[in-house]
Amino acid sequence: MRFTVVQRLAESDATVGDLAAMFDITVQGVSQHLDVLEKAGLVSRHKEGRTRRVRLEPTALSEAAGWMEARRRRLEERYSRLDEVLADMAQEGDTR
Amino acid sequence: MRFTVVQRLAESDATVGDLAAMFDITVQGVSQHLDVLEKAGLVSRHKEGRTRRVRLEPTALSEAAGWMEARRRRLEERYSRLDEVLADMAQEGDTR
DNA sequence: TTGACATTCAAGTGTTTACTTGAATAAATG
DNA sequence: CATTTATTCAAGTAAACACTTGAATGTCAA
Repeated sequence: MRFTVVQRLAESDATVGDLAAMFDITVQGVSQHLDVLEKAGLVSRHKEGRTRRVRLEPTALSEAAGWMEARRRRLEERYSRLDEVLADMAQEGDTR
Repeated sequence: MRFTVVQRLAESDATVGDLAAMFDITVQGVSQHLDVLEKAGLVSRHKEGRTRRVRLEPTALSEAAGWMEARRRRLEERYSRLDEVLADMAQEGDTR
């Protein structure tokens, strides 16, 4: 659910009411989800007349993506080396 | 918790027992977490003698990072345009 | 000011989650 | 073969979560 809200906000900003209608839950429910997303720094709420514009924060997304990307690279490197070692071991096993 | 397991696996592979000791929960608990991570395609388990090597799957991480990165770029672009528009509006407001 | 609308605050509820203990399975080791 | 070690399967429980309804707050518009 929370993830789906993020997906939707990635399309464009929305109001609490928009999100509630879209996901077919009460506005109170949406507001509660936004509380935790906001605490996590993923979204921000801006008063705008009597509605509130909910926006996804690019920086938070950026940090998460960065973390994952860095780890992915390390893993790929590591496993490509591991594969070499295993290949060597297999060969030794064959010839002995 | 699940995220922390992923973090730990990003360091190096581990056995179920390793993880249990490290996080101070029962091996059963770890095994259950691994069930869901495996279903989600984030880790894989390989029988190795009587232990099992748990490995983080680079490809899954890669996909998630890719999704985030793409969205982040779109958001930044969008908001930089929005900022320009708002700056223009502010100027008009001043001079009028 | 009054009414309508958008949102949040507060409190309650059923479902899901993150564990636990106890028993079963499967491989190494004496 | 019997024992030990690593893990999974099964079932139970307390805490967290994703909602809900009802009431309060704040803003626009007649």
